[in-house]
Amino acid sequence: MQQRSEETRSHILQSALTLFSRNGYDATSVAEICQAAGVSKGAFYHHFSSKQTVFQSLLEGWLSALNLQMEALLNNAPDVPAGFMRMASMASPVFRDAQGQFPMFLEFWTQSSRDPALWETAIAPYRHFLQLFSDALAKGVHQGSISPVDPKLTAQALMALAMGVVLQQVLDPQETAGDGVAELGMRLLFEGLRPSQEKNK
Amino acid sequence: MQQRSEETRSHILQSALTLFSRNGYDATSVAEICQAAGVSKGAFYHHFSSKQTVFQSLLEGWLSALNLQMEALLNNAPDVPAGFMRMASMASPVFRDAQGQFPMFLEFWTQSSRDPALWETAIAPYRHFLQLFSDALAKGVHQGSISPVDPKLTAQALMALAMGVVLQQVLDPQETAGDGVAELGMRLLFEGLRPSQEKNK
DNA sequence: CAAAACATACCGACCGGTCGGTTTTATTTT
DNA sequence: AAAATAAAACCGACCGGTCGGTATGTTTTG
Repeated sequence: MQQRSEETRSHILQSALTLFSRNGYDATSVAEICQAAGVSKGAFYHHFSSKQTVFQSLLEGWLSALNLQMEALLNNAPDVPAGFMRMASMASPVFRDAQGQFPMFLEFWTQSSRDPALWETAIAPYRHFLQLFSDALAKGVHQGSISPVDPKLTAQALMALAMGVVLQQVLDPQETAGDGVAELGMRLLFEGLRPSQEKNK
Repeated sequence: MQQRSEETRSHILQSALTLFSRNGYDATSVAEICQAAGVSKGAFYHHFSSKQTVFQSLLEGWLSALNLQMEALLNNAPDVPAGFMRMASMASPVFRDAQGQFPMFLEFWTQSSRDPALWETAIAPYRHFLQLFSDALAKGVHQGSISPVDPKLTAQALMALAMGVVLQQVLDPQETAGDGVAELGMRLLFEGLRPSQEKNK
């Protein structure tokens, strides 16, 4: 039965997530993780080759889950702008969900910008999202629900808004009306992207 | 003559900035900073009470400089939207300037979200910026150059866009056309904020 | 019984910060 | 102007403690 093994592994992951989120990557020791998981150091290094590997696993899980949600959201919407607006209104539950773990992923990004190995795992999903956005925008332009803009550049602007909202939520949660900002920003952006019907300048 | 003292202090600050930017806060030891600055540990702790204090000084300098620029930019523009657009077009030189030190400030934000002392120094300027934006927007609404929106919320959206652009620049500099994104985002946002003249729905 | 899973003790490196002492600079006294 | 003194600046060895990772042994599982 390898069930026990999997449980151990997931306990480690779970504890690491909690501690990384609360105290940060560097400030969290392997020993702490083990203690919180009720597991010995031997078990830890049996399942993961290093502390960084745990970090990486956590990130991959998070990103792939997020990716699934996004893709579904964009594909099931009646039109492209509506799809993005739904994404924005998802911000609120996502924030509630992810609560304190954003600082951790911020930290991850920071580290990624310096460690090539980490960068690979971080940049791929990022570019994937960008592509996703870009494709959706291109589709919107094609369908006429969006004015003819450069999809790639516009996707970057959208992405910037999204990441900025996350950053705000991390930095100043109490002052920031997380969902409101996301929705307003999206609405404004798509107002600007609305195809001009009466006056086209 | 306290000139020598000031030189030492500035050497420490300079070296710390370089090393923090390149390797991160935690990965940079006080000994390294001292070596790079050509200064002993004693001198270091004569000028700064802790490693964190150095970090804090660096941040304060950066933020106050940024603040001055922003305020000037907003106040000297012909109208409010133009002011923000100028801010956006400043993105490019700012990025060139700040080169590799964004990761460091990202890290700073991350740490701030956990350490109350750091948080204080980080949150005050942030909220100040927010207020700056909010005031400018309110002025724009009053002058009629901006449609009647909630200035505070809109300021947050603007800020989110700005921070997001920075984040992108940190994460994926080569793929990101930094200035282009900032300008496009701003333009779209203000397109959405344009007072509707012919059709007010 | 073999292999996987797990436990424990331990190592070497490192790090932030301290401390006692020395040198440089500024001020006062002679 | 020179000597004396005080104070600021600086040095670098060192300490207590931590941490990631390993080596080796024990238990569990198939």
